[in-house]
Amino acid sequence: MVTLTEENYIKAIYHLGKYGANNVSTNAIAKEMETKASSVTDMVKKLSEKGYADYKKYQGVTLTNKGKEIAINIVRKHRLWEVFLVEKLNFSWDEVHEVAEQLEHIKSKKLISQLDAFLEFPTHDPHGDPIPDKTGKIKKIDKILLSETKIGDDCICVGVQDSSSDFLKYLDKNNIALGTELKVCHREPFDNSITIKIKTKELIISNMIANNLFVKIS
Amino acid sequence: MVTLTEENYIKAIYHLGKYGANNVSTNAIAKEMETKASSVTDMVKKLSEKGYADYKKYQGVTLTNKGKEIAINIVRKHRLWEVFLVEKLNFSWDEVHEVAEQLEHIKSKKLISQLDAFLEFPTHDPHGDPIPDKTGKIKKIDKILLSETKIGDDCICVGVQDSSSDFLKYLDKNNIALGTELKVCHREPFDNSITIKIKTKELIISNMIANNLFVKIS
DNA sequence: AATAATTTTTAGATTAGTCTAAAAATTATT
DNA sequence: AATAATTTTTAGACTAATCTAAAAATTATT
Repeated sequence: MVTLTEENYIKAIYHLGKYGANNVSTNAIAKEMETKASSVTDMVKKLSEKGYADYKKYQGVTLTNKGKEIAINIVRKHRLWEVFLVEKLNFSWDEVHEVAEQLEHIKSKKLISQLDAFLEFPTHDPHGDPIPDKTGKIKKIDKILLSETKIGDDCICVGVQDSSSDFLKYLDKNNIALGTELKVCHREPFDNSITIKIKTKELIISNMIANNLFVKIS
Repeated sequence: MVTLTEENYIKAIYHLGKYGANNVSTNAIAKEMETKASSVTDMVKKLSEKGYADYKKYQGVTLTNKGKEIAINIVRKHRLWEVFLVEKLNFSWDEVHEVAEQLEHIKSKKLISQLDAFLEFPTHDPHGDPIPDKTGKIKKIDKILLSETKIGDDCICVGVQDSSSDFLKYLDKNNIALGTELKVCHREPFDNSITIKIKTKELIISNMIANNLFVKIS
């Protein structure tokens, strides 16, 4: 049996380990989970004993295949619930996270497979992140950051890097959603702000925004 | 903050206290929750300190209004989720309970009010039990046990007393569901079994079954 | 009313998860 | 390479919830 707390640690290690193939550090986990390093040490020892992680003192942790499987399943559940909340219960994309954090821990194979079918097997969540299928396979799309585009590129908005409420509300306010088409018109050398055109309307986007918005060149 | 465990105790006290206005005994709670009496004593002390229950040593407990409010809210969530599982995710009525036991603890006002709307404000769950509204009001219907009917009564099936999987599967097998119309034809004095007619088909029902099926005289 | 049976509570221990403060190891800097 | 700074671990304590075993109170039975 995996406890709720263990699940949360496994999820944190998974997310922190996704980029950079190195081991995940104790402090990084502590920061992510808003807890103390000493608590993390205790827990990673336990995860290691239970076979969910590989851990050597002072060397950080990685997930075993068993641990990865659990992590991916939690991610799958989280993202499916987010789709449900937005598509069926009219949540906006900045409201779904904390509820999905709770729902992701519900244990029932049938629940998730039926939910998946009910939602017609979605491949991406409301923030554009891919939903792992029942076997754990994750479809990658070749997205880049808006900040990495070239002048003249025609793009389609496919995801966000940061999904904080403030950022998502900014996008809503400026009528940027997943699927929105935009053209990169100009990059200001001084501050790297970008002028984009959505339909006929021009909009200036700060570098910070452009660094958190994923697009696909179309 | 009410912990998950506290919520489960509050729910148990609520259900045990519903019939019989007396205080709920320590042992009754222990049995219901499959735990030890000593654990119950500790917890009811805590619930009492927190203002959710009234408790005097050796005298059992009752819920305060604050406790009752929490209990009713859990019941509301449990039953709404049951409707969701059956109506939207194609669960059968004997499969919903354990999943709903988990879902009932999810904390989000918006989630429940939106779910309620999505389900079009159902008044009863898949077992015929009433769903409290957002203010906690519970609509009672004048149901009686099938065992209490008179010969010749025309009834409509409106609920079950026991919702164990075995019982619900028995009903499925015999094509008895909520809304099924039936006529009471004969009562056997020896074992109190009852002959009922559904449409044109006669069926003999044991006293034990009749004691667990609620009907409304139509 | 006294004794027996049952129920309930108390006392003390245990487990999961957390914390603080100090010690140990690693990494960075001179 | 030695010292300083940082990171990580250990040791020991705390809380929530549970348990066993024994004591206390209540209820039932003679």
